[in-house]
Amino acid sequence: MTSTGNGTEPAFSIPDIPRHHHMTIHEYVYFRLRNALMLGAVKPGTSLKIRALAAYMGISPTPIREALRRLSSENALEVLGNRRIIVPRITAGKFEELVLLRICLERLAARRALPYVSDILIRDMSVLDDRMDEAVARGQYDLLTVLNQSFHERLYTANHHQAVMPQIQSVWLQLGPFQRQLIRTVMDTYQIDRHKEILSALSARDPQALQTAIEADIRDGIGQAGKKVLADEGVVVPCTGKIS
Amino acid sequence: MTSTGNGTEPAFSIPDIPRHHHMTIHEYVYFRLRNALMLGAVKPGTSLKIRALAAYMGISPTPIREALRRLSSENALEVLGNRRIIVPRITAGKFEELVLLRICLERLAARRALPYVSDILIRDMSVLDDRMDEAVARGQYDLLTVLNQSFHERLYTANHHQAVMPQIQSVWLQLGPFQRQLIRTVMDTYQIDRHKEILSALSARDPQALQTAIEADIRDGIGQAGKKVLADEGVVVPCTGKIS
DNA sequence: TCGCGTCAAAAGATATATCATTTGAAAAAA
DNA sequence: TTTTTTCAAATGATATATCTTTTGACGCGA
Repeated sequence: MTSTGNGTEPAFSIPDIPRHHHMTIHEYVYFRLRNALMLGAVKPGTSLKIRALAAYMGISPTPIREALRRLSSENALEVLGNRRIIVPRITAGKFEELVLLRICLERLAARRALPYVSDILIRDMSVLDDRMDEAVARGQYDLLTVLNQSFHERLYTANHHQAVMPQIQSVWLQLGPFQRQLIRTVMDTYQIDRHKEILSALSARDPQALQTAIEADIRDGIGQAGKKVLADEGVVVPCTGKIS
Repeated sequence: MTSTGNGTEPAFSIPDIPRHHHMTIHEYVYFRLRNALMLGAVKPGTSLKIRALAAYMGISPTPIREALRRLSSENALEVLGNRRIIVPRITAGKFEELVLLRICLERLAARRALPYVSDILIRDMSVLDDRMDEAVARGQYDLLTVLNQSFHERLYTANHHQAVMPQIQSVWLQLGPFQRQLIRTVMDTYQIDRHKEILSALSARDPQALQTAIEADIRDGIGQAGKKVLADEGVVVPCTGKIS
């Protein structure tokens, strides 16, 4: 029996991830929760209890707390006034801000990466793009999300001096809870074509075209569909409202 | 005697801050360390030992660890491969990236805040600006830094939907270790005039002028002087180099 | 019925104990 | 002398125990 006897099983499931041997438990928990949030596997508003998670994962509360703190610092989780930690609910206004933030940051990252772009890098990105096509064909939504992020990250990290990537990751994380809902809307429409545009701009080493393509990719992707989903779900909670 | 008998007194001093009663110990430690980093009170490369800090502050290691983790997540501290935590050293390349990041983020924040700007807000900012003049006159460097950040933050947070502020704070933190060195160079030259330009643009509700003024403020401030200081100190460590 | 105070359970925060890894110096070997 | 090995101390990581705050149900009185 794995039950600890208190009968408080969590009302959620958090996809497991492979644990590399050099990882500390805290890191494992961090990446596991991060992955779940990024893929939108945990519903906004869900309360994350330290003891419950510890029991759920079969470890002590300490590493759980550290992982939660870390994610809170990245604004991937929200700490309420009563010290409870929840998966953030989002407002339409905040969503728009996050999309603009993505555009702002990723345009910069792309622009600064361009001088470091090599043909090999472009080829790698093409491969990722092809794998995305496969993922679409097979309906592997989560894989598609991961590949899409890899595609972008590969570009931005070409610049080894860059300090933007962590910030971008933070924004991705904050948009994560909507990923799963959005990806279905987006899938068979834009995304892919925009990636072709990005690759063209890279080949041409054209900064302006690159930034335009990045922005279009973001707008057409999560931007457009985001508004739709948010409207559908009536997520227009006032910012200052107390989150029960 | 406050000595714990092991004789390992930390090789640094961390300015104390007032502790509000509703603060948890972990929060207190977090804000205290954050403040120290922001003001450049801890030298880059300094190793932060959990037990040493705990003894230094007279508390248990647990809240220290959490605060360190949190700061690491915000890239305000660096976790080495051997699990040691240090105040990051910076490279000239990374410094430049951070300045560009500041410009990118703060231009966006200012632009998005403008529609929410009221006359009262402008007056508040003017007051802060005046207090900066006083701080300059009295040579209160740290206060000047704090006031300068308040000045900017007051503007950016006028937009209650904004999601940028945490990101900006993170960049400020990463630039923090240089604050103390830079502020002296900057003090009696640009900064103040640029603030007047910002206030003018706000009064005129002119988005373009505002963004230009913000960018100029950043460039003239930490940007210019930054290059100088970094060059003086010969901080041109290769990015991939092992630290310590 | 509707607050309102009481109190025990739940959940977070902190301290302490213990385990695991890393470091660095001393001893052994080349 | 130089390199390698060994091992204890230092330090980080995790588990456990204990303290504090918050929650929510229950009973009481208006």
